[in-house]
This record gives sequence, structure tokens and C-alpha cells, in this order.
Amino acid sequence: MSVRRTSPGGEDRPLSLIERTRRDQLVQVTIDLVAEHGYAATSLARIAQAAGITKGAVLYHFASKDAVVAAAQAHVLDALVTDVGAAVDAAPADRAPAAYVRRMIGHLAEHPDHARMIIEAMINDDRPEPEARWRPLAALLWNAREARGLGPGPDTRTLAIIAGGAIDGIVGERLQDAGYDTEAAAESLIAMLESATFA
Amino acid sequence: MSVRRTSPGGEDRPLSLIERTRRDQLVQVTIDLVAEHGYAATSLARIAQAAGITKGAVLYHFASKDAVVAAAQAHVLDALVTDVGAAVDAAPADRAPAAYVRRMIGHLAEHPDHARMIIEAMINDDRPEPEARWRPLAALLWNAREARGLGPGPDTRTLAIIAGGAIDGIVGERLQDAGYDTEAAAESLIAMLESATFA
DNA sequence: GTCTATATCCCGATAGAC
DNA sequence: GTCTATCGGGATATAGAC
Repeated sequence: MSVRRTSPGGEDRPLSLIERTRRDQLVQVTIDLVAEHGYAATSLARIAQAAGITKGAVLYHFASKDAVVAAAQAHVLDALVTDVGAAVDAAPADRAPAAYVRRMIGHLAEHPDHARMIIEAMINDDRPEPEARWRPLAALLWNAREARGLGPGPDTRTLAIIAGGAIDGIVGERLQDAGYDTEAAAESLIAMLESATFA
Repeated sequence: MSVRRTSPGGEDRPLSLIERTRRDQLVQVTIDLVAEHGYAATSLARIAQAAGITKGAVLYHFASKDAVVAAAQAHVLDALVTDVGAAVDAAPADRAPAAYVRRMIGHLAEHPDHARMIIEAMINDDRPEPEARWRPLAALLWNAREARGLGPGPDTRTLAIIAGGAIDGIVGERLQDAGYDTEAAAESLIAMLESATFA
């Protein structure tokens, strides 16, 4: 039996160039299919067909269908955190929450297929880390207050949850109406958030 | 062939009491199963098993699986709009948005199984009315400004989208942490929303 | 290394016994 | 009115040819 890169052991030795290419292609078509038809309607057969190969070939490169979609989810999530993280790091502490909101909405508006995939991922994900969603933004809000020399203030957890949900709403609206002005919406949300944060 | 109440014609003649009971029971177990295991994992077999009958029996009372879940969705949606609608009607126009937010969060926090079902319904729903989600709240916001004699103001569509998303976020957090104080969160959101509305 | 063929399972739905 | 038995289809995954 040949070495499976997605073996249960999970050892991540280097992949050959052509295998790397195949995996990237499969991840890409999976993202497209989920974005277009949703998670439930994305079967192995459709992934294989979209990639121009057979089901068996797909399962040679990935151990299971779940492994394919997990790789696709990891890809879009990585792109998101890299982009947003860079924007946050480049902003002064008291404007970091604004940078977070602005870039998060910007990224998802620029990559609507990623947005659909991330939404479906959060829905299907069993055992989600409850805090993972709001903790980063809550930390930014806390630091922003500190940077302005303010004492204990509003509940940053709730503010982060409200802002996170609002971001989802704005991005979701953009998915249904490509003409929706997400930049204006982002600035409205930022104004509300900063007003509540520094109150 | 006996008369099928869910026949394509859709004539809604009165149902017998016992049939009414069976349908209610099936709707209830479907809500529970979707809330617990999600939409995709809720099969006819599981519905039948949870109700203590067989698949065939379920399909006697409903024309198809989709008809069962559609009935369950209609049930939770009806409960939501009735509850929220009454609260909105009982409030003065300039506090109607607050009443909407407060009761929406309250209702979904009090009925977490309904919340899960509604979320899954919105995800799976193909061809959603794009405006259906934010239009009602946007109208309330518009009327609230008018009630206070204010002229043209902020974009009520965006405010409604932000508030709607924030509601989802708060309710979602409650689903993962039963100890989360949704009432305090609701008041925070209302303060932010009214501040932006009457600015 | 990739594909064909197949195995196995579960899905929704139907037919007909009772 | 409810159940048993079964159908046809599509799903994931495996075995083995080449």
C-alpha cells in the first residue's frame, strides 16, 4: 500500500508538486460547488465531475469526502484570518475594531464563494468552540478602550457578538443583492460599534 | 383511494381530531430532531422512529418528507410572527423597533428548538425573498422616525440588516451558552439601534 | 498513479396485506 | 388507518485492473 498523505497518522510530509496541484484543484471546485449549490447538494460525484476525474480518483487524493470539504473550509478560513489579521495589525489599537469590521466585510464581499462556504461550515460544524467566534473582536474592543485610557466599560463580549452577527447580515445581504453597498454598511456598523465602545 | 389532506389540490377541508393530533405530533418530533441533529440528519426513518410509528405511516399523514418539514417550519414561523407581531402592535410607533428586537430575542431564547429550526429553514430555503428579512423592521424604523417628526435620516435598510444579524448572533450565542444573558444583550442592541435611528 | 467496477448502505416513496 | 415488504436511486467507500 502506498503512502496516503491524508492517513490517520496525519504526518504532513512534503507533497509532490503534481499532487499539490490536484489537491488545490479539488479544493477549488469544492468551494465553487458549495457556493453554488450548498453543502448538502455537494456530493463526491459532483466534485469529481467538476474536476474532470472520477470519484475513485478524488478518494485517492483525500481519505474521504469529509476530508475534501475540511480542506476546502480550512483554505477559506486561512485566507480570511490572514487578510483580516494583517489589516488589524496595521491599525492603531483604538481603531483596530474598525479595521477588523471593515476588512472582514471587505474580504467576504470580494470573495462571495468563500462567504457561502464559511457560512455552511459554521452551520454544519458540530462541537464549535463557543468563544472562537467573538473572542478575537472582544479582545480588540477591550484593547481599544485601554488605548484611550478608559476604565471598565460595556460588555465587550456582547458588543462583539452583536458586531459579528451584523457582519453576517451585511455579507448575507450582499450575497443576495450584488449591488448592495457593503462599504457604506460597514461604516454605519463601525460608527455604531465605536459609539457604544467608547461611551 | 381515500382522501389525502395533503393532496396536490390542496383543499383544506377539516381534519379529524385524531389526524390533527398525529400531524401535530409529527411536527413536534420533527422540530425536536432538527433542533438536535440538524436538517440534513433528519430523515423520514428518524422522524418515524421518534414518533413510534413507521415511515409508511408518516407518509400516510403527509405527502412527502418535504411536506413534513414544511409544516414544521410553518409552525415555528407562525408562532414567531404572532408573538412578535402582538408585541409590536402594543407599542407606540417610536418604540416599535425596540419592541420588535426585544420580543424577537425573547421568543427565540424561550424556544431554542424553534430557533434552530428557523435558522436551518433560512439556510435551506431556495429562492428566498431577499427583502422579506429586513423589510418589516425597516418599515418600523421609518415609522419611528416619522412619529418623532424627523425628516429623512439614516438608511433604514442597512439599520434593519445590522439589527437582524445582531439578533441572530445573540440568539446563536444563547444556543451555545444557556447562561448567556439575552435580555441584557437585547437592551444593548436596542440602545445602539435607537441611537443610530434617531441621530 | 489513475480509473472501472462494485459493494454496501440509507434515502424517499410506493404497493398491497390486514 | 396502519403496517410490512420492497423498489429504485444515489450516497460513500473499497477492490482490483491496468
